[in-house]
Amino acid sequence: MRPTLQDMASILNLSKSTVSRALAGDPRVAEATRSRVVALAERIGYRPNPIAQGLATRRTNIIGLAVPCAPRSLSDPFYLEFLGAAGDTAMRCGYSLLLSAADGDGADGYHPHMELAHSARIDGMILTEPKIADERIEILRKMDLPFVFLGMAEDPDVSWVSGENTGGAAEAVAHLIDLGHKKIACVTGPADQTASETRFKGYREALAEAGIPLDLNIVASGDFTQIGGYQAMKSILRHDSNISAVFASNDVMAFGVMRALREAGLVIPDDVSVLGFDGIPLTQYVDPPLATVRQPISQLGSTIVEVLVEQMNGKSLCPIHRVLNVEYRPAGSVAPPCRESGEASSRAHGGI
Amino acid sequence: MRPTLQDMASILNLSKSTVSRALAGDPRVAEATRSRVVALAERIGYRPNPIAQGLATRRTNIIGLAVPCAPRSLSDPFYLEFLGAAGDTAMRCGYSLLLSAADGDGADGYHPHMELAHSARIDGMILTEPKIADERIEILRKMDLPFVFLGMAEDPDVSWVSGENTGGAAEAVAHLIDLGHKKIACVTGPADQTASETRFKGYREALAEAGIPLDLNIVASGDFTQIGGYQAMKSILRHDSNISAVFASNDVMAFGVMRALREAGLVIPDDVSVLGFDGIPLTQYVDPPLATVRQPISQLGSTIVEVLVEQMNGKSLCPIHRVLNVEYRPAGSVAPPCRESGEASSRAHGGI
DNA sequence: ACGAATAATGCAACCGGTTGCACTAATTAG
DNA sequence: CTAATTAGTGCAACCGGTTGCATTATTCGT
Repeated sequence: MRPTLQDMASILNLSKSTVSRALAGDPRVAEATRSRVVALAERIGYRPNPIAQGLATRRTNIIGLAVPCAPRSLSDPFYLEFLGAAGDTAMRCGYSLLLSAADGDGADGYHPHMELAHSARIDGMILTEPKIADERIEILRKMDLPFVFLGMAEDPDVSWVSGENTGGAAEAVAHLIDLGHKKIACVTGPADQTASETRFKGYREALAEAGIPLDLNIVASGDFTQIGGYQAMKSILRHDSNISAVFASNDVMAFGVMRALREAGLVIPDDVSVLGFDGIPLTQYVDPPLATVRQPISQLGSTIVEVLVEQMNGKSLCPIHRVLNVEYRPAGSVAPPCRESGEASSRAHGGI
Repeated sequence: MRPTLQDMASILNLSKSTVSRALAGDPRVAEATRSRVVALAERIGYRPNPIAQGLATRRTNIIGLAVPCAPRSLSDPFYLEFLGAAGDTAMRCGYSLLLSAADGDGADGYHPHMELAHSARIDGMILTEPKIADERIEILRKMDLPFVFLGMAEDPDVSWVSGENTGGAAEAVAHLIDLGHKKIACVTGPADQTASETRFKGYREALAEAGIPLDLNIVASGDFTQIGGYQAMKSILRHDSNISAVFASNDVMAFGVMRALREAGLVIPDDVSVLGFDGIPLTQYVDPPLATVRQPISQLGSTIVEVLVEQMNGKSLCPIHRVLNVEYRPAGSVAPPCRESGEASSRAHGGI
């Protein structure tokens, strides 16, 4: 049986309280006593039971992490890297990550992640994929559990950490325009997520800046998965195959886009340039390497934990918003439009 | 304040014990009483405090998950998918996943994951990347915490779940041989991991079967990361660029291998065929698509949780070993050797 | 030298559940 | 009709810590 505080107390002829205080570094216990306690703890390998501590202090030192729901789920490398960094930082701050992986996207009013929130097992929560009008906010607020979103939330009173979506997207799309592209398709994320909206906004701004009218025929929405990107691209090609570039709202969808283009007989970047968003490591390994807007993924993970910890400790009353810089990274998947748009080659494969 | 058991008891003029039993479905409480209790719980939104339950029952309904340590960390999509499935199944079994992300690989005798194990916060543990002589086994056994490895462990008394590494690798490499390849390089994982060993064994078996002698000059070990695969391939090419195929022990390293080959001016699969292992989704999206041995990743995740749950409940005394079938999946990255091995093209770039 | 301030420790009540055992009332057997 | 069951509930002791307050032993000021 693992030793308890009481065991220690008995051995040392002290009371539980004194032992507890000695271990906690309470200045009221004599230095001599403390060292005896610490020495014994060391010797018999005493470690406080976090469950008991949790019950007494009402703090668990656990952070809940709501991972994205299906279909995106955890299949996006972006989240792995994010999760790794978050876990690392959490540990450094003395917390562990408890994850809530669950099906159901709350469309039915039932939010699986809220189960975790209600459990009284966590001190705070990290949420991903904020929706435009996210019902979870109200629920969380009611039980005053500190929480932080990964991605911008509309409600000004909630804390969040996000990459510079709009600016990053605008910069990248502007680069396409500078190269001479005029007909740039866009594969967005689900309409109800703020990340989709903000990146799409960057796309629109860049077009507007250049005086190019927005053409909704070459805009389609995916679900941030490869399949989703693939299907969205297919659908765009069905309407109008005369495009010279595509901006996908995340890298994973861009991979799907590349596949769809190839199946249509188009060569990247000769016929069509492709641009992603996120900067996951694999963008450098596909052929051609995918131009993308690199988010500081690990830093997003660390920062979000730090912000949450701040909220939990400081009882910081005001919400914290942190925007991290992103960096446009050109690569082989982007090139100037060669022929007068893809007309020729698209016609060559028109029979498909 | 959230309602407690005592609150419920006071309202209903019952004792805590009766309320507790009613909620737990103890047959000793009268049906009428039970429904009153349940109705009230429903009405005021009572939910038992899992921390208190944990203290009383010594069960937390939490499974610890030791994610791979740096450098591999969580950057491998394989783990994301695995994690998603494990989390899902855990939830279905009434458990949550607590993850231990930590640096340090135990080389210094300090195993970060064991911190979690010692914490008394978890009922069981899932471990990844078993080492050939894994010190963690002894530690875990001492505190008799149920645990299961993802990947074969040598000790016959520990439970594990794994894909059919040796057979899968052998089948895939045999396919290369059937196509006419004779000089097949191998990029293995870290030497101290069983997964590396078992896959490498499959490679050796296939060679032996075909009467091809093992040439250690074209074998190098990586660390299961892209960079690692890239460097390993570089180093092989420095020794001997006259190979016609490469087997990488996982897909992520295979991506690094592909990059190294390209930088050496070699075309895949014309000059060199490349073969991976794991079957992560991205293999289908790179160009050319990567031939690989598909592991049932999600199923590995579910199965490992199920096995662990079994161990935790049934107190199943005997260890459980489960091997899941893998499936060789040919793809564009593999083709018959065209020219008499890559001699020509390698010479063309000999100056590098 | 004596009362007051200070230092060190102990007592006991929590935190919110679970559970063995005792207890009362109602039912059944003989 | 009484004794033995059985059904339904309550008491109180846990689980292993934390913490406000009381208590005792020291040291200090004057």
